[in-house]
Amino acid sequence: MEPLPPRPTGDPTLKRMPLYLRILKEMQEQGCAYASGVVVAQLLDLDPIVVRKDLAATGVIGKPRLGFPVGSLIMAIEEFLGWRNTMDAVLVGVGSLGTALIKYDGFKQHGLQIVAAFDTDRRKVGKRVAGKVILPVSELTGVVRKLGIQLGILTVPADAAQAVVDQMVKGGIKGIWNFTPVRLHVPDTVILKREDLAAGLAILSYRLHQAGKKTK
Amino acid sequence: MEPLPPRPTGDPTLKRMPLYLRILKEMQEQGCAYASGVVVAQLLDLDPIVVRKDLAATGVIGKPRLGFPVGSLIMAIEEFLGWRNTMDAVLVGVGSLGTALIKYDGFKQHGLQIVAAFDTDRRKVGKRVAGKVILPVSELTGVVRKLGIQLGILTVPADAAQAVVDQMVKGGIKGIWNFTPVRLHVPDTVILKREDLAAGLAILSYRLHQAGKKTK
DNA sequence: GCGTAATCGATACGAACGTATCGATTGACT
DNA sequence: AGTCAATCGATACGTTCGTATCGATTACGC
Repeated sequence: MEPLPPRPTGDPTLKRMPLYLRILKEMQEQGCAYASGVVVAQLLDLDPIVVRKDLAATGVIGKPRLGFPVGSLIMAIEEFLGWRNTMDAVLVGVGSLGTALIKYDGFKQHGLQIVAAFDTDRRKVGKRVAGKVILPVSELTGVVRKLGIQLGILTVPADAAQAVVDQMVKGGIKGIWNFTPVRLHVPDTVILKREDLAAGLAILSYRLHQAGKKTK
Repeated sequence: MEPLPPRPTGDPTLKRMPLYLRILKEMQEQGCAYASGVVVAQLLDLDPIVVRKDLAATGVIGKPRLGFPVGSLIMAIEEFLGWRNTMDAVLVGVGSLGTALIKYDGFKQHGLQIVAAFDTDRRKVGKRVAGKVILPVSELTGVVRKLGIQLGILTVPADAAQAVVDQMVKGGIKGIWNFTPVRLHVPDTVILKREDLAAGLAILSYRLHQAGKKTK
C-alpha cells in the first residue's frame, strides 16, 4: 500500500541528492537510458554502496547489470525532494548576498521561485533587482499571508533577523532559510535551515592551519 | 611537550566553533570575565555537554562553579582555527555571488583577506569591486605564486571550474573554497572545501514537502 | 541455449557523534 | 569556617552513518 519511505531519511543522504540529480541530467542529455551506481559513484568520488543506498530511498529499483533507469530516477529524486511543484519564496534583506540570491537563476531548477523581495532601507525600496520590485518590510506579513508564501529567505544583518522572522511567522510562513549567524526562535511548526558560511570556513582554515604546522 | 590536540577534531565540533566565538565576543563586550558551558549552550540551543566537549578541544580549562575564562577562550578558539594570523585569498569569478563575497567585510574577523579578484569576462576586467581591481584569469597563476596566496575562492560557472583550479594549483595554492557544484580534482596536498547551497535547500524542501504531506 | 560477469539488494560490522551518568573541584551563602 | 550547590572533566551507552560482505538477478558473449 505504501511503497514510499519505510524509514526516515537522514541528512547526509539528502545532501547528496542534488549531486545525483546533476550527474543524472548530464547523462540523460548524452542519451544514456540507464546509470549504474558504480559509474555515478566514480563521477562523484563516492562509495558505490552509498550511492545505491541513497538511490534506494527514492523507491526506484535498479536492474542488475544495467543500473537505474535515468529518466525515472530523475523524476523520483525531484519528487522526493519536492522539487517538481515550484515553491514560492520571499527574500528579506537586499544586501550583497540577498542580491546575489535574487539574481541566481538556478533556483527554478530546484523548484524555488522568489516572488518578492523586501528591505528596510528606504533608498532600496521601489528599486528593481532582476525584475523584482523591492518592497518595504512593513508589507512582509501581508504579502506572505495573501500569497500563501511557504518559504522565507533571510539575508538581513544579524540584529534584524529575529524581528523579520516574527513578521514571517505572523504571515504563516512554513519554512525559513537562514543566512544569518543567529539562532532563531520560531514555533516548532516552522522548519528552519541555517546556512553557515563561517562553519565551512572554520573547517577549511583549521585544515590549512594543521597542514601548515606539520610541514613547518 | 605538546599540550595541543590529543586526538583529531571532528567536523561537527569545528562547525560549532564560530558560534561559540560569536557568543563569547558578545559576552566579552558586556564585561563578563567567565562563561559557563551551560549559559553558552542555552544561548545557542545546544546540549551543555557538547559545549564542554568542544571547548575542551581548545585546551582551555574551565573553573568549576564559574566556567571558562572568556578572554583566553576567544584567543584559544581563534588560534585553534588559525584565525589569528590573516590568510591571503584570491577570488575567481566576479558574478553575483563572487561580488557578494568580495563586498562582505566580515571575513577579516575570520582571518581572511581577499587580495585579488579575477574574471575571464573582458568587460569586467579592469573594473573595481569594493576597491579591488579585477584581473584577467591569465594572470591567476602568476599572482598566486608571486604573493604566496594560500586560499582560492571559486565562484565561476560550473564548466570553468576545473580549468581555473588547475591554474591555482599550478601557482601553488594550499586550499580551495569551492562554491560550484563540481567535484574538483587536485593533488592531495591541496585542501578542498565545497560549499553546497543546493544541499541545504534539499534538506529544507524535503522537510517542507514531508510536513505538507502529513497535514494533507 | 548456457556460462560468465557485473550489478543490485539485504545483512552485518565498525567508527564517529550525541547523549547520559558519575565523581571531583570550588566558589558562594550562612 | 563549614555546608551547599553548581560546574567541570571523564567514562560509558546508544544511535546514526559509512563500510564491508554475501547472495540473487540478469544482460552479454560464446
